[in-house]
Amino acid sequence: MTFYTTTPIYYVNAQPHLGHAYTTIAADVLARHMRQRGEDVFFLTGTDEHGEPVALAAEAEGISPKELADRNAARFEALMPRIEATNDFFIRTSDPRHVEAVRELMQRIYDAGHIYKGSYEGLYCPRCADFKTPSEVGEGDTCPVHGIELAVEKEENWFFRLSAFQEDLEKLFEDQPEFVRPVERRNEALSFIKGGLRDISCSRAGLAWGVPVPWDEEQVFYVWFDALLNYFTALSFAKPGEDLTDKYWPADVQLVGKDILKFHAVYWPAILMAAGLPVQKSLVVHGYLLMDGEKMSKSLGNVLDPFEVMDRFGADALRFYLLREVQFGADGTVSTEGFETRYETELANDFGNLASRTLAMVGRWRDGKVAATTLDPAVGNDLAPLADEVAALLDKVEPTQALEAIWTRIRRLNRYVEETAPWTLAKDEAEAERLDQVLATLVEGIRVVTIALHAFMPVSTAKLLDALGVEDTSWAAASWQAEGPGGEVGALEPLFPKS
RNA sequence: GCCCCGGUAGCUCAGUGGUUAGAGCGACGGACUCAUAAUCCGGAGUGCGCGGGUUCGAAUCCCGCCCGGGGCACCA
Repeated sequence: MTFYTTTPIYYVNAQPHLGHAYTTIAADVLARHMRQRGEDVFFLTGTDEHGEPVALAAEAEGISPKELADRNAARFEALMPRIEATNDFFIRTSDPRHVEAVRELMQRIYDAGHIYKGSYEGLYCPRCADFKTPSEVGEGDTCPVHGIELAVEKEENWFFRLSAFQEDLEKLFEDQPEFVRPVERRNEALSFIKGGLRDISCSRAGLAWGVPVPWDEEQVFYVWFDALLNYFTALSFAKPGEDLTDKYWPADVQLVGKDILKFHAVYWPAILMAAGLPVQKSLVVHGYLLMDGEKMSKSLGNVLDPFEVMDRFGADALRFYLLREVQFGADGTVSTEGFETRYETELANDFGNLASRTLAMVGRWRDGKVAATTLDPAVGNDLAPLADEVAALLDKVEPTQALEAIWTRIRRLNRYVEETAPWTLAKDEAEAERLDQVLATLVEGIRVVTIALHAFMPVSTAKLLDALGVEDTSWAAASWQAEGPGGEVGALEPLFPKS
């Protein structure tokens, strides 16, 4: 089976921040997990580079839009290895291959009769060379960028017949109740559709930084059309010499933040329908990361800096924290205090220390050898369902619940240590076999939770698995007693050191 | 104004008809010593926003209200 997942492509007019890391990390966890399960995975991310804001920013700096895009795209591309993202390709919409593919697809939609010439009327800024939406316009009908007064202008441009897809979209949402998740976002998109769809303009005149309309080279496509199509076009050129489109399209899970719901839940499926292509299988919408209950913003100075966190604690800790702390799909609060608490209590104390104490005991009393003995069913009963539970939760894109399921088991293992008190068993020769069993059970328990955690925290789990002498990180190996009993474990530095 | 989601222990949240409503964090008391002064146990702490209703029985269903957040189109 194949599994294709995407993040939004990030607009190059901004610096990479926590929000970008968040979506990408979630997608990466899915991608890594599905690879563990043996799926043929394709994971796409990239940058959105066309449009007026980039053109304006470049102009302000006295460089070309392409130069600006090159510089800023590099920052996003550099983010990926930093957060341990294993994207299979990084698409840039300024890529000529993408541009060409967009032209072909839009031509197809045009030929099918879904695009017509119309006129757009609105407040126009001649300096921006673009229309302003009511929400963008400043006081007294002024341009928020240039501060000049705006006049109502008409522009001839091309319109996409969105209204023609009203019924098909409603049917899509009815036939596939889980097309958009979580349910409140589905409702929101559906009510938007049911409210009556109007056609939208899909081209802009007077803007050069974009994909030229093939049948009207004076115009470029509205940047959202160009951007949305990336999920499809990338497949045609991501792998040199091979077109992956048929293999991976339609995408299985497209992840987006709630701010771009409408584009992905309404426009994008309609565009695909217009092009005669299958619609993506699902759209999963996450919320905002808030700090002090407010949306993060640099001006408020309340940003949890992902780079600072990673410098001090590593990418794994950031990945864990974001997915653990905030119920995926809902808005949630993040903070440096919250991070430190999770890091110390859950990563260092619960998980890291469980590994340390277990390996130390095996080292001290058994010279690192794990006996090939029967495991304790008391723990086995609790750990055995874990792999299926986690897989089912990640199928539903519920990483927060998956982590909770794993942590319940980590706590179980710590409790088991107290219940059995291996240090007491170690003092009594008659309890030698029991001690073997307890230690072997603990090692197996740790192996199972660590493989389950591998997609979330690839770096630290790899260290631990190495110390455990475990090589197979496939999902099949995440089952209780998937591997034969016995083995040898090595030493381990604290996985999550406390400062 | 209309629509959607939420309002459960000090904090963050789980729980969507049925035993004395749960978890984690925090706080208090205790146990233990293998471990990154980690871990484990215990009691305490709420009767589930408010008011009605349905039901043998509701946090869980229905109605109304209050509070918070979001959406109601061409901002990426």
